[in-house]
Order: sequence, then structure tokens, then C-alpha cells
Amino acid sequence: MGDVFKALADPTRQVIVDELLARDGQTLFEICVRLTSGHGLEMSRQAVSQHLDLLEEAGLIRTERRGRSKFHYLDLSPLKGAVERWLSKEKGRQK
Amino acid sequence: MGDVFKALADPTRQVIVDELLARDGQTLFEICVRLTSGHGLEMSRQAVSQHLDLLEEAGLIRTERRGRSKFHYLDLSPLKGAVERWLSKEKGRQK
DNA sequence: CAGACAGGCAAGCAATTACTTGCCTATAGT
DNA sequence: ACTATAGGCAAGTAATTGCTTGCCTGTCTG
Repeated sequence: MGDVFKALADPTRQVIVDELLARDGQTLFEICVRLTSGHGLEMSRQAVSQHLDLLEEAGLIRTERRGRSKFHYLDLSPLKGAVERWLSKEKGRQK
Repeated sequence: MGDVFKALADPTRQVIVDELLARDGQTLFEICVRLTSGHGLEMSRQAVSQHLDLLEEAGLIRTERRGRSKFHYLDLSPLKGAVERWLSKEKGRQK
């Protein structure tokens, strides 16, 4: 499983997360269209696909294939977990 | 201000955060020593310094210079903020 | 003051990353 | 069956990143 922070380090992937937060369960093609027309990011389909693979590797996206379409569902719990690990340690430590 | 997730994407920088969580306010030299002897990370002082610069750029570290030493203090609130931005949107959205 | 100690600056190298291009597979519509 | 649609695979390129090396500045101690 890939690293959550590494997956979220790229600005394009952050926009993808924003997009899926606004509308969950989009296909690769939908995401491509909305990245270019909605966020001004001009990019090949493969580039977007690779970003989605990375997000999936980090457990932030769950995919589902139906017919010739692949749907992407966001799951931010790995991020929550990774952050909690630090924020919980933070409380009550000597400053 | 640099990106929080980008700053936390590197494994070495994650160890540094761990180190500062365990013992806040360490100097560059202390961090160098504890990275090598405590975590097995063999690395030049400059490499560590560059990592610290990046963490500071992201607002995750606040530095303080006294004499010839530079002390590093952790501040995870930018991380908390960046994550909250997403996690708050997540609740109550259509699945 | 001289030397040691803590750190900074900047050029250079090597590995990684983001992105493209070209071609291939599978499903859906006519 | 044929064509268009949605996506996958893999090699190649260009830019970024992580790290090193060599040298320089400021500060403490004898």
C-alpha cells in the first residue's frame, strides 16, 4: 500500500480529490472532462489514469468496473488514520 | 507557503516529524545524530537541513536561533487544517 | 587570537516523477 | 459485423527531487 501523503502531494491529485468530494463515483472520462473544463488542467487521459492509480494504491480511492466504465469512489479514512497517528501523539507532549 | 502534503510525502521527513514528536525543540545536529543512530538513516547534515527547510516552508516547523544553534519546534496545525478542509466536506455527501 | 563547533550557500549528480505517444483490449450501439 | 466508446499497457522524455561535495560565515572556548 502506497503512502497517503505521497499520493496527496501532487496538486493535480488534490484537485481530483476535490472533484470526487464534490461528485463521488465519477468515471475516468468524466474526471478528465471536469479537470480540463472545470479546473483548466489540460492533460492526457493516461496522465489522469496514472494519478488515479496512485490514489487507489494509497487506499484513498476504491474503484468499480461496470461494462466499459470504471467508477471511482473516494475514501479518506486512510488519510484520517495517518493524521490521527500524529495528532494523537501531539496532545500532552512537552512544549 | 509550501504544500503540507508535499512536505510530508518524503519518508525521511516523516521520521523527522516522529523524532520531533518524541522530543521537541531539537537542534539540527541532534536531529542528524538521532536519525542515524536511532533510525538507521545515514545522511549528510545538509540533506537533513534541506528537509527541515522544506518542513519549515510548509509551516510544520518553527525555528529559533540562539547562539550557534538552531532549534526546531513542531507545529502540526497546518496539517490539521489541510485535512479538516477535506474531512468536513466529506460528511453528509452523497455516496 | 586560534581552533573547534553549529550551521548556511550553491553547484552538480542521480534517481524519481509527471506526462506523453503509440498501440492494444473489451464493451456498447447501429 | 462494423464502428465508436471507455479504458489499459509500456516505452520514452523532460522536469523535479533527494542527496552530495566543497567552501564560507558566525559563535563559543581555550
